[in-house]
Amino acid sequence: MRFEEESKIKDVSKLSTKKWRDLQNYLRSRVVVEDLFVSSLRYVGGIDVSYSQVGKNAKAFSAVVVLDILTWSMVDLSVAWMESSVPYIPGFLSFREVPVILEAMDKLTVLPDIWLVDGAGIAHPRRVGLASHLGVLLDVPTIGVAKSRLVGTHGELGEERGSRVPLLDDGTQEQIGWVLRSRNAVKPLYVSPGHKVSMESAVKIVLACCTRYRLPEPIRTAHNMVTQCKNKIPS
DNA sequence: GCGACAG
DNA sequence: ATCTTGTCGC
Repeated sequence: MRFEEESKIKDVSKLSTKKWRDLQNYLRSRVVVEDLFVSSLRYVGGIDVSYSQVGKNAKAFSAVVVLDILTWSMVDLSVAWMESSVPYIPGFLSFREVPVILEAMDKLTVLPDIWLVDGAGIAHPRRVGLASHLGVLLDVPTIGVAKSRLVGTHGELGEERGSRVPLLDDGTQEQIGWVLRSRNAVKPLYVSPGHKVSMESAVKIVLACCTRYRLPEPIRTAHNMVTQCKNKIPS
């Protein structure tokens, strides 16, 4: 039964936004915001997607990497690419990016203890951003790390690295994530639990992965790899 | 109707 | 995300 649900969810690129919304509401009920990843955290994954052109029939590229948190060395890497005609619609990004991400993940040999995903976790209109969608689909711990805000409001944020303020639901005022200053005087990151991680752990893990740059190392590495792949493959 | 809007 | 040059600031 669960296999049927998954196979249904993995091939939804041509459905209507109405169906997409239904699937998100189903996925939403399965998201867990609790620490269910290994306490001896050591391998952190990074995921990023890039496109060869704007508009319809573009080619989508993805890179998934696994880094050793002790040295930040890359212990595994996998890339994938495919034609994609799924447009970007705010609130439905996962239906555009999940297919090519899954293809790359299939070829990975070392699985990380937790994944950092370029996009939102539960800081989403229906609490299922790309990170949460992937987490539930694969039943793995994930954290959403967005470079800009999708939803939510927040107070003023300090300028120093490590400063953070809660990101609140526009209506209910429930906390749906954090606005985090990952480096001094840089634009903040919008961090939110994806799946199987708590609000507190999510922000601590992301900050721990932000060493020299604004973006956490696993996502930077994934971004570098997907760019390299894209420039190497004919499009 | 108007504005907002991850990547 | 992508299209693009130089330029301001820590």
